[in-house]
Amino acid sequence: MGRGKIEIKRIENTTNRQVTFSKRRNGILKKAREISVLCDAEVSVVIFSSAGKLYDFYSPRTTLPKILEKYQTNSGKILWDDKHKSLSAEIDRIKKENDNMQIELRHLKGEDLNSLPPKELIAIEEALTNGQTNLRDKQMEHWRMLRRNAKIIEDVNKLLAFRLHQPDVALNGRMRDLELGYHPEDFVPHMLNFIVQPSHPNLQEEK
Amino acid sequence: MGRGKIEIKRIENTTNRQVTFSKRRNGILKKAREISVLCDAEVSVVIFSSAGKLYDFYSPRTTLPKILEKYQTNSGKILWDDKHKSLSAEIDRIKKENDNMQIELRHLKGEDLNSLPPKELIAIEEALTNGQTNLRDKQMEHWRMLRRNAKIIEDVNKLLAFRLHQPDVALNGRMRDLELGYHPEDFVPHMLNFIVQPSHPNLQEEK
DNA sequence: AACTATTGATAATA
DNA sequence: TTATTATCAATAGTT
Repeated sequence: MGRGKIEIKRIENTTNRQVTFSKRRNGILKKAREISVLCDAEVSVVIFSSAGKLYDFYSPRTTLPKILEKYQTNSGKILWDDKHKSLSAEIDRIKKENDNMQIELRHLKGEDLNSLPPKELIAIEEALTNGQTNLRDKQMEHWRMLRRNAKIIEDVNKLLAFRLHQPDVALNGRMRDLELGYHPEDFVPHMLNFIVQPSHPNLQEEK
Repeated sequence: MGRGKIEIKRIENTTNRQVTFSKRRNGILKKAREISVLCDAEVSVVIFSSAGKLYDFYSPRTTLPKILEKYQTNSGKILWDDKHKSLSAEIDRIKKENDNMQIELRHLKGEDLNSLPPKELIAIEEALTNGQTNLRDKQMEHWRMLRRNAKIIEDVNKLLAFRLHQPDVALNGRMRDLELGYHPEDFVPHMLNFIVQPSHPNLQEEK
């Protein structure tokens, strides 16, 4: 259908090829639209030019995912499955990990112990004892810190009282001793901040 | 292009519609093949008849998943994403759950306690104490069971010794007292099974 | 991007 | 469905 028939093989002349592509692409898309209207068919056409540019047509109420879905059920072929599969595999893996932790947690809380052999019970007991040991160490540390901060606050207050009469650089040095990273407000809410921030707003950065 | 032009709208006559579908479908698939060869284009055509039958064409080395992939990168649109998205969401959810359990576990084991406020420490301590209480209950139960079984075995042995002289139905009744669901072999490996199984192979079902 | 001679597709028909 | 064929539509080569 043109001035002379052509062989169906790659058009070597680049310009010709591009022109022909443009013409025929429009033709196909038009025909796709026509058959979808005339014959009530569901149609999807996707064309990439050799340069990689995309042209497509979908009949109304059709999307590529829908076509895919339908294609899959119709053809029985499995598509886009690699990613899907790997995701599913990851879910399985994580779920398993999850279950194991769930069990371990319950055991440590003293639940679901009935089915365990005595050997396991002993292991759990050891874990609990270890946990308590570590915890108590940490709590002791907290207490030491608390007492230290209380002491420092006391000193600061004394110095502040004293300061009413004579300014003193010793105050600054003492202030820096406070371990601010330790969140003393848990024990002495806001009181300390109230004292230090107005005169030393950048002290926080030295933690 | 036929004996009279037609309007592009649904063909109401079913037979005509089917015939036209058949002809035009072939036409489109042929043209799809032609443009892919002539112009070195990547083409995918999927057509479902109104009856739901599938017809398709893919240019060589093209598959629907590949077209999809390419379509996605080219159009920026996100496809096949409903399933993918829900899977990803589930992964995120499970991972979060996982992380939380991980943290709880570490805390119960006395690790990573530094950043916790004292209130949390107390909660953990309570959990550990609870766990130990439950565990000790369970272990006590084990011990009671063990001693009971030991006692029963002793009785059985006495009866067996006695049986050499006179058969006795009391043996059966005593045997049923054994709590086999408890896996006594952890304490008295195989010995008990060796005694009971030959003469009462279905005793297991009474647990 | 237009034009147009030709080929190709297909609607009506059998 | 398949085949035929009169027509219309698409397009190859040209401007």
